[in-house]
Amino acid sequence: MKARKPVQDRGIQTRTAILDAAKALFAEKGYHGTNSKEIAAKAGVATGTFYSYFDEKKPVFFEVIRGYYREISDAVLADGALEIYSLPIRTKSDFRRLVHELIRALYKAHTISPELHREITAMIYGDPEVEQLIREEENKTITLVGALLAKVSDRLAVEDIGAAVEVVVHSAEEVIHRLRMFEHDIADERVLNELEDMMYRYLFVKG
Amino acid sequence: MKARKPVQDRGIQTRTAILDAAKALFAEKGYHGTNSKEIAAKAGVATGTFYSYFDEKKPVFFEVIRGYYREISDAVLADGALEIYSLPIRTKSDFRRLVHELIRALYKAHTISPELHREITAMIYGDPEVEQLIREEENKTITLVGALLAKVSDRLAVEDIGAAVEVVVHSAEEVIHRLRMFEHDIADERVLNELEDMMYRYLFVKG
Amino acid sequence: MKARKPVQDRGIQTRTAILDAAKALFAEKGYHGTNSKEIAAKAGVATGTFYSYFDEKKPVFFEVIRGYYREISDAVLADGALEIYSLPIRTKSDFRRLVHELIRALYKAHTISPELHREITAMIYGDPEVEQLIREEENKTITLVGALLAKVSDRLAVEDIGAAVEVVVHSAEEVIHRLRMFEHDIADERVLNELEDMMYRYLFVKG
Amino acid sequence: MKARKPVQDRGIQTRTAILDAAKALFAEKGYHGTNSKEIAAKAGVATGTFYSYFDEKKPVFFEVIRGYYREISDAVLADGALEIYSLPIRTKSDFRRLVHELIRALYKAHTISPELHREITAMIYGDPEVEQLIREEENKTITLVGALLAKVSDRLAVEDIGAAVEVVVHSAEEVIHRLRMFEHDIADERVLNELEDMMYRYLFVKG
DNA sequence: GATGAATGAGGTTTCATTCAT
DNA sequence: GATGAATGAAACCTCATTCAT
Repeated sequence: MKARKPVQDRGIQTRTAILDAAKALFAEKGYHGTNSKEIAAKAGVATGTFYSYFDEKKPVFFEVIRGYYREISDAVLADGALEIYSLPIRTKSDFRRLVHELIRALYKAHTISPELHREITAMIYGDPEVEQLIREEENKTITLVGALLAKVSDRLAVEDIGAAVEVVVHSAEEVIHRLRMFEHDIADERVLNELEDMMYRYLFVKG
Repeated sequence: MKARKPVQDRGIQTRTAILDAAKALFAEKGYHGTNSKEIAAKAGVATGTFYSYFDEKKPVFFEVIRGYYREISDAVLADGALEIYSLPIRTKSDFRRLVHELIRALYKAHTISPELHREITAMIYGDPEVEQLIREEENKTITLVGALLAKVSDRLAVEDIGAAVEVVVHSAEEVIHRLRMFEHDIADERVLNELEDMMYRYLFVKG
Repeated sequence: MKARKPVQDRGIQTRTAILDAAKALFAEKGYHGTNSKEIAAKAGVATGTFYSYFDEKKPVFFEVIRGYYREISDAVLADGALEIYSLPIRTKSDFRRLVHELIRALYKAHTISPELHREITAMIYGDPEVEQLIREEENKTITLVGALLAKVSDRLAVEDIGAAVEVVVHSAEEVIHRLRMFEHDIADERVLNELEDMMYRYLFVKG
Repeated sequence: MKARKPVQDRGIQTRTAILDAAKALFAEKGYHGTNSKEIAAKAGVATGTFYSYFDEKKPVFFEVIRGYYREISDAVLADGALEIYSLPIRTKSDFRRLVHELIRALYKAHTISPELHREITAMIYGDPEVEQLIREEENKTITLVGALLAKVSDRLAVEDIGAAVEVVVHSAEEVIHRLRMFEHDIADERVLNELEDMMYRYLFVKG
């Protein structure tokens, strides 16, 4: 049976309920640790209902992934980054602020669900479709940051902007994710400061 | 029945065969995608034999993890890093070389099995024991790099060495891992160069 | 996944079918000789269905035990014992009749399934929960017989009624169970007569 | 490979060690709960050695059963019963003493291993060979007690001695076994006294 | 003869998915 | 459309027994 596309309000609510339940369970117990019956139960619907909204478990995960990246992206942009992006950047301290704000925004955005984040990145392999999907989402970030750097390219200390974006984005993502995800002795603030220093010097200080 | 500790030669060989098979399969198909029967088959033994050497699938994974980190560590050290570590570092170009060599050594070490690496890091969650184990292994790296930086602390541009080590290690690991792991348009060399620049400027160029 | 509590009619029927099948198989081949797949097959359901109604094999056995004792108890009571219990007992031959009727009722009740009976008593050990459950059911009998004897305590030849009940109940149970259970040369009637004599003299004839 | 019949001392010791280990484990964990590897381990030999002394697990159990009945029988006879059996029995109190001594001897004998006893009786079904073996051993008791009663037949209150023996032996066995086997509130002594009363009145007091 | 490693059939259990109501 | 019961393939694991050394 093909998955239903709900048009009525009730149907849309059910679909959302399933996605929310799935999101929570994936975050808590992982994709493999969660089964469709549980998702249905948590969503307050029958197993069969689950399958009338989704063909399989996987597409549910896809949607959750998409939703997650949308949330992160919205959060970063909403959090002043967009504003910065549109303001003129001239002075040295403007650059510093740019880096600072972006890192803080990303850090803030990662409150959303570090558990889900790890589950998503963990699943990047194992299924080519999942990889494809995640790469696409990541590329949006890469493109965004690339555009941002392009805007200030005359002041950049780096030459290979394409490669630089990769380095910068994945480094920042990883360091911040780990702060959110794990217990650690060093205060987050200290690590964020160092990360900021690293980014700033790399991008704007000629060595 | 408790896992067997082989005493005869044959037993030791079998145990190794099982671990090798498991390692290959985990790398290829992931932990969840691999089952004990397959491992046994690939190792050329019966299912029961698998279970007389290991209580469950998990401890096999543990051993594989340990072995992997040992390999990586051996490779990095063997690959000149150790040598650098023991040589005097004075001039600007010495620092540059230090960073360069370490990054290249790490890159080289990641040939070993990027697939296994991702599977290991993916499994860092879901099982507290796995997390514990991996954290321990990671800490060895952190400590090593920390010691290295301490040696040149008077020339370091960073102040908070503890936080800096975290930032540096995880950034480098992540960027390199991605190079090994994914298809991408940008040549590895370009990314490695940028990574090197970033590290160098951060650590040794006051901004 | 937790055992299902059926709500629909169909589910209740399935549950009953599983219990019936299990009961028959436990009686025929013993608890250890019966496996879940067989139970499911005999009940006409898939293996998975079995496990959606019961978490394990053991709880099925529990239910079968409970059902068995209920049947026995119902049979004994229905079979005139209850009536006797409520009638006045005065003369010597009343006492004789009391003993006679109870023993015959018990004998009759043991038609139900001597095989299951032995399997149940055999399983009294090995699992504390099973023991607990069986002891509880046995105590109901002890209590019932104790009450019966208490009613005629002034005519009883025994003094320690508490101990007497234990002796009487377990002796009768065992002798009758063996009649039902095993091939033997001596006719059941002869053994029952002797059992009756033993009980009667013990309880009502001062020696 | 056919089971070995050891002739040398060492072989006999090994065989005994295996049987002792098996006996202890069967008593502790039941026949089904014990596996050959464990038996071998507890006996301090290799698995293979176990199988060079016994073809299968079952014959080990057979031997254990035989040994157990021999022990019980020896204990009862050694414990004065034999003496009574050979002494003249005339007076009322002689009969009383006869019953008393036999019951106490049986009670004493059941110290040996109530756990093994239950495991043996539990296994009476499930395997025809086991049943056969146990019945034979039980019949020895029946015959012995039958002979005893025959000796005093002129003073017996029962007429059907054959049936009486069955009733008496199984009742006593069961009641005593339960005393040994289970926790209970009533003191053993009280139950034994009642059992004695029951037996005495039944056998020697005309009602 | 003893050792302990190896076997593999068979049991238990799980869960994504389908289907009858 | 919704429900929850049913499916069965496939995973996990055990252990009586055989076999190579």
